[in-house]
Amino acid sequence: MTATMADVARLAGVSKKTVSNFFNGYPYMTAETRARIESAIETLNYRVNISARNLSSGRTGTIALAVPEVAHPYFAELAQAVVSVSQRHGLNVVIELTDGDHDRESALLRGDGGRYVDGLLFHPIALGPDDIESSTLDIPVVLIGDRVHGGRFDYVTVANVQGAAEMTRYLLQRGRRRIVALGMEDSDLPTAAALRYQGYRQALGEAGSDVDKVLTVGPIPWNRASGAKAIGELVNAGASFDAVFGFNDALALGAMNELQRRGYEVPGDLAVVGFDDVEEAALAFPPLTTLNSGRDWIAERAVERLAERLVSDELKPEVFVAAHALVTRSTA
Amino acid sequence: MTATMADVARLAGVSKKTVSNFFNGYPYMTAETRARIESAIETLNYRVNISARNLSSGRTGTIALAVPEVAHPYFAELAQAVVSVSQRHGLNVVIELTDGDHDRESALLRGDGGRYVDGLLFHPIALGPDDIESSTLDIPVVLIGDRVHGGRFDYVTVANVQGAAEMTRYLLQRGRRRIVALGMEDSDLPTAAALRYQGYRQALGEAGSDVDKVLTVGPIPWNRASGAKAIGELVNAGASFDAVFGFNDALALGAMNELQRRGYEVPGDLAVVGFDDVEEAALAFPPLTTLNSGRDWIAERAVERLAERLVSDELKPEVFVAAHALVTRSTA
DNA sequence: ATGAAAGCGCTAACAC
DNA sequence: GTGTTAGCGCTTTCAT
Repeated sequence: MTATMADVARLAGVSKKTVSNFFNGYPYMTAETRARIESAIETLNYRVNISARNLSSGRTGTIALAVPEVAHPYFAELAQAVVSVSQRHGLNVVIELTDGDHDRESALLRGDGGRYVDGLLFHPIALGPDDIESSTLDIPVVLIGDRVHGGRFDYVTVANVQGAAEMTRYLLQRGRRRIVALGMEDSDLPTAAALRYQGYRQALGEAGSDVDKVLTVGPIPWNRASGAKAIGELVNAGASFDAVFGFNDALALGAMNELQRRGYEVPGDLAVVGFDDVEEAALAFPPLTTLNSGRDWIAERAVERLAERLVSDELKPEVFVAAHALVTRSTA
Repeated sequence: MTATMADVARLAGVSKKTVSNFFNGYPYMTAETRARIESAIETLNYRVNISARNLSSGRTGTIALAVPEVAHPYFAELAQAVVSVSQRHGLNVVIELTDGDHDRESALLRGDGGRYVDGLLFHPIALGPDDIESSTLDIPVVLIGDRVHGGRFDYVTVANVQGAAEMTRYLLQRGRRRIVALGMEDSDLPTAAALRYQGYRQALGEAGSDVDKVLTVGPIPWNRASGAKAIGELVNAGASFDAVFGFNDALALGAMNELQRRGYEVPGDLAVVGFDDVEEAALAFPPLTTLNSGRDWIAERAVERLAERLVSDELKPEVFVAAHALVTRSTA
């Protein structure tokens, strides 16, 4: 019942190939032919069947973006950038939600859903390097994320250690001495939490300060609610501190919110800083000092790298590290 | 070079059909056969070619979600809910960004990209009822949004007029008399802006108050920056008011931020309320009083309705209006 | 600048 | 429970 290319060809009095040429922008065609085809398409209300094209051409024109969630501001802004760049490259993007779940992340690298995209942009958070190396997926994959990895896959990543060190140094320069590391993780795995914590320790070390374990707390997940909760508990426990370094903006914003609620002045009584520079950081009250971790560049680089891999399989794996920049606003 | 189902069948010593059965969860199969197939899949590292399945079955198992942008908290949370519900229904979601652009929204309803999804979930903001009625798309479409429309398509929508009236009444009850309508649009088109403004006027009318045009401003786009800017200009112009009703949370939050920056106390000097109840409303300082407009229900209802339409084409167009609820927090 | 024929890898209908 | 046969609607190659 739905019209096919053959129907269009018949009505226009040309061959299927010519209609196909029309849709694929093949330039050599008489205006006459073109007009007949256009009119046939119009009267039949014809649309190219992309499934047929995909089977025939061996490509889908679609990539998957796999993230833990998309409601989180960081991932929402990442997804926006990814989809937007992809559209410019003529690629569709399907969103896969992993929920940060180990099994769902593994399933992606096993290609459990079947072969339905040309490539995968993947921001894992539950998988370790070994899980990742053991992938059996046979389409191009570009990893995005906080971790520096550098195995069989391309990796587009944040300068976690340097960024966190820079932010910590900034606080130290401003005279802050007792800095809460909110979101830390003491692990050898290259997670964002561990790497940012490493940068924090490094900067303290340079300054000749010791890490006070009382001030290092690791709320999970990294959202406002857990930031608020963790800092509240720290205050309740009687900890003394003069700055809070949230390992992402949500943690920092949640903490700031809770501290204000308890009557502290920011930055008068306490400095609060974040990491990532999501949009809401600029619009908080007061506007949050944070670190731009290069999210848009990451999205663009990752899509472009994947697009290159779609075309060539000669590429050696590379690690791309985004530039970062301190964004000083009002909270420190 | 990539293995096909025929290769698997050959290696397992069964027919293609049996392998197909395996992948489609057909239950009647000896454990023996199943094991042979599994082992063949393993050794060949075989993945189902979804393009071939799609062509053959006439379905893609994918729907498109078309929104102006996905970085905006409202749409990010909507997308999260849509993708999550869709996954439960075994559907993939590709995100289409329209940027609120009239041409790009029209293109979607013309099916310009070809037939690549089974259905479309569409949140238009630039199209009028006429544009929408003139769609030539021949796949199921479910419209989402602020506007109550009710034409050839299903519509899942927010109770704009009632919600805005309820919020305005609430402010009046709390003794606020000069309420800024931030985001209003004086139009006959059923836009969110016009409908919420209509609710605002209605509540004022019930209370015997007149609308003071000075207090109705319509910043665009509906984000924090324009909310901040608009309220700043109002203050600069010397307007006197005791409450701000932001027609979405971003406007309200931006306005609150700007007012705090200028030294006003919220809610002491001024009440501020929003609309939508995005996550950040709860986490602002102070937490924003707003109206839950039923976003998650909308996502769920829309996906389910689309899923129903994928199966049956006997359905008459319906309008589904989400329940709303006042969420009283600290700002009014 | 356009046509003819083959085939992409699967599912569907029906047979056994 | 499993096999056989036909396509699904395009793109591709090669010809003209």
